Amino acid sequence: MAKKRIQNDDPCSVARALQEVGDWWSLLIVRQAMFGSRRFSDFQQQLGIARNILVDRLSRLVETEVLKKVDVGESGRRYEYRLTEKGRDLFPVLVALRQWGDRWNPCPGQPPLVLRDHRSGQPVPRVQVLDARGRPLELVDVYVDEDNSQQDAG
Amino acid sequence: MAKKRIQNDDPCSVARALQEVGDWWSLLIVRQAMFGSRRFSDFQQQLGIARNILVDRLSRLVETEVLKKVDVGESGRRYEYRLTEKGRDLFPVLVALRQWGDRWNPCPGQPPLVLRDHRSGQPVPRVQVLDARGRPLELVDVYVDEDNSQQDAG
DNA sequence: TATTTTGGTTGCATTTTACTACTTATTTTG
DNA sequence: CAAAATAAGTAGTAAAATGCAACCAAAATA
Repeated sequence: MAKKRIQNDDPCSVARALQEVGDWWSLLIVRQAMFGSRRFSDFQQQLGIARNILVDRLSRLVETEVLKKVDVGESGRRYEYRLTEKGRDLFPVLVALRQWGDRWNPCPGQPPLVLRDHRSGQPVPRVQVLDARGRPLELVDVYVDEDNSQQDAG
Repeated sequence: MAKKRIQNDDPCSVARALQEVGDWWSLLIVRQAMFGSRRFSDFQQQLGIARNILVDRLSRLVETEVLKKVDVGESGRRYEYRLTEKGRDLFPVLVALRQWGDRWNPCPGQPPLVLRDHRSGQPVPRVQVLDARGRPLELVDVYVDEDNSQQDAG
């Protein structure tokens, strides 16, 4: 019995998130979609993924509404897979992951692909967890509020 | 031939990051470690993961220096798996993932576990990608600088 | 000393993944 | 318009990952 995908009722949202995009390929597909890929064959060639696996991943991403399958082409049979808002909302996750990869596993040969913003042309700074006033938070600064009651600022 | 873990030279740092933590269990183990789990049996019970798989994942996370295996206990055979700096640095990734899960896959029954910071007691705001001046960036605002030359701000 | 806990290991059944070849419908080209 | 090429899958098979349960030895505990 491989993979426990079944537990969609895990109380932890990290687990539920990983259920949808927690396998090796899904986030790479989303990344590729963010880079502009839309067609089945684009994904297939750029990722070097097996076709049957790609079919499975794409349809699962469509099911979970990370992507939507759009029928382009005059009489059916040309499709595009486009990011939904839910899919685009993975942007901070992927940027954070990219930065982590760049920091801790730089590619031996070449310099990392730098993400820049169009307005300023400057590199995108590291994604941080900030508090309500914009101050950086580390792991030790936070806790999980189990009972989740409303609280005033201290 | 399952899983293409082999390509550690993928030029994309997202792919390299996913090689280390891109499977279903690894990020959950890191999450659990962030919640305070340290012992083999803690992880095993809390995650409900098979023991042989846990052995494999833990040793791989140790290899990639996301965790370190510390010998506690007087004469060997009591161990703790603790986050390294590299592991703790996954904090933004996990927070972003958690928030994504909360937003798009709220758990039907109960309210989400809220992350708060010790100082203010307030919920941790959503993780965002910001530009150098602290303005939020969306997916459409950024591009990948392939040739990666130095540039002035525009 | 006897028992329990910890941190595994081993064997086997099931599920995923990968690779390759094949298929059908739709464009594109000649 | 016919032929070739492309797009988007299917299908079959082999290899690998996963899950489960049973087993094991060292250390801690009673």
